[in-house]
Amino acid sequence: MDLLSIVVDEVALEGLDGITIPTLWIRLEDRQPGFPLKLDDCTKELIWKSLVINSDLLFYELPEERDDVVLTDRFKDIDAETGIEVTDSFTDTPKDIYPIDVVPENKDGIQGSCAFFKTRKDVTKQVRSKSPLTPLVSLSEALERYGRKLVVVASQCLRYRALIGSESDPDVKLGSDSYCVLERVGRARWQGELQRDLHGGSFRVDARKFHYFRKSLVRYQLVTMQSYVRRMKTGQQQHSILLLLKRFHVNRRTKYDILMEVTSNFLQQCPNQFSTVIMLREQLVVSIPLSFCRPCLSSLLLVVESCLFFS
DNA sequence: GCTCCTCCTAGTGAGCAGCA
DNA sequence: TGCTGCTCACTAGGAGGAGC
Repeated sequence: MDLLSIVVDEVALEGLDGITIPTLWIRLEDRQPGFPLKLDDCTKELIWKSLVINSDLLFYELPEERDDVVLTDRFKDIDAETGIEVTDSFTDTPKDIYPIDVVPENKDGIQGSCAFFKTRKDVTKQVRSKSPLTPLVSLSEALERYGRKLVVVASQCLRYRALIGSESDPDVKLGSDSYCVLERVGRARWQGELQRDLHGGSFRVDARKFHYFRKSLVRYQLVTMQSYVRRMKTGQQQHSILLLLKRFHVNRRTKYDILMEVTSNFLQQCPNQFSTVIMLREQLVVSIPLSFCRPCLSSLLLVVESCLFFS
């Protein structure tokens, strides 16, 4: 992906809400793999010019300034031995600068979530001349005039393509709610979104209803799912599903993978790979960290017992 | 300290209603 | 009649308390 395509990709991934210029710099600095240029004033001006002359991008002025995006790394607090997130940092959830407000179906085929869809003002004509496409304001002038009210929004086609990837069928039709889920997952990039956070937080819908929203995304293989366990401040474990765009999918070991690995390693060391359930239970209790709960071990033993029985 | 039971949360398959 | 949108009943897993 070339330099300017990377910038457009970041704009498109931010969804129908669009991206403010300061947030764009944050996204580019955090991009994986890294943005190839140092983001100095010269580079920023170059990027601004490329955005302005791109006819697939539009510029809007929001009725109020939007805070910068705050990036978090949900995987930094994952216990490597258990695969469980062991932080309490998520109890102080940062303010959601992209509240869910699903845009209803419309004749223009615009899909996504945008709280200011009807109230934001199209200022593209103030930013660039129509023919030829040239900037009417420099980056510093734009920031001075609009500040954090200015957002860049990619066309529906660009946004959809950024979400579904190059190999998926662009003719796939998603419902408004399902599209917003996909948009939200895409905005999370490599971090992904927890299903529990989406239905309980952003979307405020019943888990059963959210399952229906997700159904079409799974059917068309637009998202991947991984088991995810988080230990809350209270010590309670919260099980959920981590949703990622296919392009951002990374294989991570779940706690069940780790349990099975320990079991497998133990059986490999036994004569004829055979062990009694009692011995296996004793071994697991010794090998597995305390942060695993007993019922979890019991579940695993049930699986192993079944395997031994049927073999 | 262990087991059993109950309650709660999260997720899913089946089936129903409405509509083209 | 088949598809879509939605709800309901159910399962799974974990926490916590009671009883031994």
